[in-house]
Amino acid sequence: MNEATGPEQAPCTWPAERGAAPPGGPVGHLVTRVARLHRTAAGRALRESGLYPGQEIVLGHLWEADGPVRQSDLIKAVELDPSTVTKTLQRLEQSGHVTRAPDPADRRAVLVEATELSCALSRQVESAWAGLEEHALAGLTPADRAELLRLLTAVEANLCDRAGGCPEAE
Amino acid sequence: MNEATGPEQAPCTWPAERGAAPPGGPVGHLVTRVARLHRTAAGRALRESGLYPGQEIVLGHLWEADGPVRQSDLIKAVELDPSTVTKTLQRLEQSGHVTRAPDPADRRAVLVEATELSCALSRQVESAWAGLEEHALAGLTPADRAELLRLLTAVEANLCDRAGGCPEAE
DNA sequence: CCCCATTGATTGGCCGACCATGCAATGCGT
DNA sequence: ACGCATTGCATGGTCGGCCAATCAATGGGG
Repeated sequence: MNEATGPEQAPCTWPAERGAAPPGGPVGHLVTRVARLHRTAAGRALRESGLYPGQEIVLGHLWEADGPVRQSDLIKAVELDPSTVTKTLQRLEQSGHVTRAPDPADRRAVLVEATELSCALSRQVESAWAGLEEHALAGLTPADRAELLRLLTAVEANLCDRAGGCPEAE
Repeated sequence: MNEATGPEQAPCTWPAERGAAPPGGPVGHLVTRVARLHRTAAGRALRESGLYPGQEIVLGHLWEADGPVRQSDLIKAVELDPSTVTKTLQRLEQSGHVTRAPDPADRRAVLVEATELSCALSRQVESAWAGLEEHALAGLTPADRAELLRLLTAVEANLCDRAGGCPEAE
């Protein structure tokens, strides 16, 4: 077998100075965890509409800008990796929620548009989303919610400039 | 009105009563976005240690409970899907960060242990995490951070009881 | 006019997460 | 002692994300 370095155990033998800090920075894990829970909950809610979590964001943008949208604009709007958007759109097209056509004015561009089928879902999705939001924020006062928004926005901004690939438009 | 897969037609023709609410509830998307940014940043930070985001959480638990851990306990601790943990551990084992052995006391159980290789990484990972945490929370006062923690915890609790699969002791 | 950098999008590969399913070992109840 | 529910993990499949590399079209500079 592998005796790697030690016969058995004697794992880490910590500096032993710690003990208070649980596992890693709390906020990082927490936000990850909350996001996961939220996504799962969204998945359940969207399931009844035949959608998967992640697709609502794309569809949401298409619903808003009601009309054909250049895929590149969509990518900038949702701030996701281009390949992610491509795949999502392929799925959405396959499930009939979206149509895609080449842009006659620029043959490498693709124009995306929400179908009526997806529009029928829009109210359902919206209400599901609102319900989820309400549930997630239950028990929080309006002031709490504003605070949460403010703090998360601040964190977002902080993380953004590290990644360097954020809106940071104007 | 149902030309379904019609030519190009008018897309959604919203009730037009909206207009203020951007796309969906703000907090949901925000938290998703923050989590994504955080994960990406963590990925960059961990890359230098040869780890992928998600693995640090598992390793963190193994480092803490220094010694063999039953996989089922690990699963409860990280609160992830068993299959996710299995796959993560397989990767970690393959990369030499973890060893797995059947539990002699219960032959269906698996005992997991961090290797010394991973221990060498622990400080690196820890400091990377701390740095990331600090960066994410830059500009926030201690009071802000406490608030953020409190609010996120509340949201977590709210989402938990919807999913129904949370700790919620009994 | 032609070459080349830029932009737009796709492909392939990888990992993390979930669900549903399957299977082996355990342990409880009768 | 036997049978059956439970527990513990693994597999297969799907989706969402990222990165790296690729191809097609555009457009600017020489």
